[in-house]
Amino acid sequence: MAIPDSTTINAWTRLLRAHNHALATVEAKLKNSGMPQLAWYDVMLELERSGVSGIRPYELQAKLLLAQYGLSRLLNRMEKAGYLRRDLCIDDGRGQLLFITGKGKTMRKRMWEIYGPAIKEAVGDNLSQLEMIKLSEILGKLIKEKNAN
Amino acid sequence: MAIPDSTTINAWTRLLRAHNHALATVEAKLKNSGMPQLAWYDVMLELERSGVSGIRPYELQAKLLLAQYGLSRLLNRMEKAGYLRRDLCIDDGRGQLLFITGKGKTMRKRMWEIYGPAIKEAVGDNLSQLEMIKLSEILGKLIKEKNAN
DNA sequence: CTTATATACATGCAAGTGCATCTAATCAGG
DNA sequence: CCTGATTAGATGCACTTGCATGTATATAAG
Repeated sequence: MAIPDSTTINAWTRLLRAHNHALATVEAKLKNSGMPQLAWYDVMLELERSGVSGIRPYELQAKLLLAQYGLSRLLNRMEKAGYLRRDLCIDDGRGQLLFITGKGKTMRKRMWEIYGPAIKEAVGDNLSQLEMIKLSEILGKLIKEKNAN
Repeated sequence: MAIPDSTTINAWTRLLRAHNHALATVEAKLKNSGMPQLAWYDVMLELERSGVSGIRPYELQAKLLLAQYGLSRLLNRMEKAGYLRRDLCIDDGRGQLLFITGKGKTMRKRMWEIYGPAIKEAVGDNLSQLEMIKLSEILGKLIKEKNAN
């Protein structure tokens, strides 16, 4: 039944803890600034990237590894908040196209002003360039799904 | 405002993705086996470690980095499931002492039979010993709170 | 001893999430 | 075309979580 050795267990627990700690810190800073969660940022970033051609929810779902129903409702909230616009999809009557609004762009920028420094504090300030490169390299091997990203 | 450089951003996104991917895989395996979530495992492990002397919820909370109200209700569910026992605390009338039950011990073992191999698959099988050691070392620098753990 | 403050844990309520299922549109065969 | 299978997205329901606050005990200060 292939039990992991202590080196593996150690790497695993460190991964959980480091992630928890870093993420909690970053999310807390956003919240303290009265801003939405990271998931909202991720969505808005993808929407901005897809620009005028828009993006379909199912594509977003794949990119962000979200549950279908979770995304559906996240989009509801974000639309209600005025950060995105849902349009009918010409090609596919079942689908829709998503676009970021001006308000959404503004919010994403405001979030980045908090998010960026928070990342730096949580990661960049604690590691050397070499360490970060090594870290990225190793973590990359844990990501099975080969994303261009 | 100290924006992070691309190396930092890269390390950050890899950390999020690797963690997401690995954790989702592991949790999915537990769920497919009809078992509780990882949080339950963590609690039961701590309860086992604290043995006959028991452990206070607030200590558990600190160890596992859980929200106070979250833990309170998690303990409710676990107690209802028969995995732990709550006893009055002699020293402190506000508090309580937690103990794992036989049923809890059995479940923790059963979970480990899934959890262990899942960790190995998610981490151990993808990295060399040296990489895991390096990973642990680097991630350790991201964990501010100095736990003995 | 009394009063103020802090700590341990619980809980009402609103919001978010997971699961299963639904509707509607597309696609694949005939 | 028509029919069955598949895919995009929404949603009812039960459960979980977050926030604020509540209750009770402990600790500190006078």
